[in-house]
Amino acid sequence: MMTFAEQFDRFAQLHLPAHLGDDAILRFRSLARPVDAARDVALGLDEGSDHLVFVSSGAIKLVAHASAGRNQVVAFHFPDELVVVPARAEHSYTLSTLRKSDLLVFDYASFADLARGDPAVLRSLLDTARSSLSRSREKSLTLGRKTATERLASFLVGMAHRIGVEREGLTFIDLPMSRRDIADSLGLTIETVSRQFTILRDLGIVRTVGKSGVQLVDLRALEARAGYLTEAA
Amino acid sequence: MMTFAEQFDRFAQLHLPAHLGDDAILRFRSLARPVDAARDVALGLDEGSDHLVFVSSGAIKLVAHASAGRNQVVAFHFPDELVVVPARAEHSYTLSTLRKSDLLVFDYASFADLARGDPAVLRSLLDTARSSLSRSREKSLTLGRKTATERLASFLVGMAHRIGVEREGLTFIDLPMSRRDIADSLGLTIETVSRQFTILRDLGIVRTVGKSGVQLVDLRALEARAGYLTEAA
DNA sequence: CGGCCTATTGATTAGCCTCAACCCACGTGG
DNA sequence: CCACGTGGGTTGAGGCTAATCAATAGGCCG
Repeated sequence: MMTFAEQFDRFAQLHLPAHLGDDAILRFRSLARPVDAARDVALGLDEGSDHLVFVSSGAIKLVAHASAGRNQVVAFHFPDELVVVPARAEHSYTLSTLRKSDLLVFDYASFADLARGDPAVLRSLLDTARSSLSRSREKSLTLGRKTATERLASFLVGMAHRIGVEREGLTFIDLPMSRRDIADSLGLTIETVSRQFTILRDLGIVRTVGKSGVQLVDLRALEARAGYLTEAA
Repeated sequence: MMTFAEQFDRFAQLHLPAHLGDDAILRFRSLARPVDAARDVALGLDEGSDHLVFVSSGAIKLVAHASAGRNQVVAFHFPDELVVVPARAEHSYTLSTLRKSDLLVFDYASFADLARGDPAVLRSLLDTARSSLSRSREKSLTLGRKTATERLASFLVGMAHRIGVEREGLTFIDLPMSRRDIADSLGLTIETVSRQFTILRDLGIVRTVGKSGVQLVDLRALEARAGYLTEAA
């Protein structure tokens, strides 16, 4: 549990330019609504407008909903990251916590209006949007054209970059999301995800530790199975 | 074939703020590189840096490449739209024309640097990125969780909004892309796309006219088959 | 009118999903 | 301290959707 001051300072340090005056910072600060949510909670955001959410601690998922109860995890986000949460469109979106999290919630329109006074803030927001766009496009390729094994391999490589830690020379990942979340992110079922874990484990490429731990024994082999384009065009 | 002046004026009108001074406009103008490409041409963009591409006329596709020659169409774009084309990352991207097109190509970094002087330009860029992000997230849901029929129905509804024209009270679409492009956009094969067209045709929901024409006879029925979430959460 | 490329249709196969049972880690309470 | 219960995860058998392989039809160009 972080204090609001700690959270906002961290946010300002990462997403607001250093040169910003005290009064400008205070205005942004007044827009921030702190949300301290337990594990596995859906945030009740107003679906009528866009939001910006800063992850101070914990981990979250952004989920899109289709008919018949089908869900697609559109993005996972981790501490220090800023997320653009869209209003309801053809489909509706839900933001949920994967574990106990401290968040700062902004109304997008207000934030953007305030940012109009400083190009650097907009530039930073634009960078956030662009990196989300890149990840989303990568996900399209994964969902549209990759096999189940490739999807899990791509997922693990991505998570290794984002939340992996070095341990005894190997990368270790403590996955905050359940098999269901992984399945909903990769467009598969939990059974298929489980089977792919078994395959990678039997090949000696990864080792699983409990329910959430994954040790990447052979990162090269994992990348080779991720379906990346190897040669230059 | 549009002149450079016509193209840039159109671009400026849509994506640059009205209040911009003449000298600032000239600086943006000096960054624009006109490209007049025939049908089905891959633009040779430097893969080492990001680009912005404005579509003056024609139609284009942004394609992501995986191993084994598998392609995923990540986005289609039409006249008056601005596209963010990323540098090579885990996968490489290609921008290709669907038909004869007039384009303006900008180096992203130069453009963004110049935009630093005017928040309104950045705001406009941010809006562009956000709408691309929204469409990409919708695509993730389609690719991850929808059946073949739902994918084609969603695709047709989307195209109706973007390039459909009213004709005799019905929406008519002249699709600039081939069945292969549609398949690569929906994560299916051309045969499956073709079969889904046959199904929708036999149901009396759409009528096909030649290879590229589609008449939406029953838009409601099409939307009902698109897998949208109907009730509010 | 002829040739070519794209689209459609058909038969079979493969990969993932569905349904079902079992296992295991963890938390609880006797 | 251990028996039990619970929920997530794994494993197995069979079915179904879309892919693959193959052949035909049809629009569009010269």
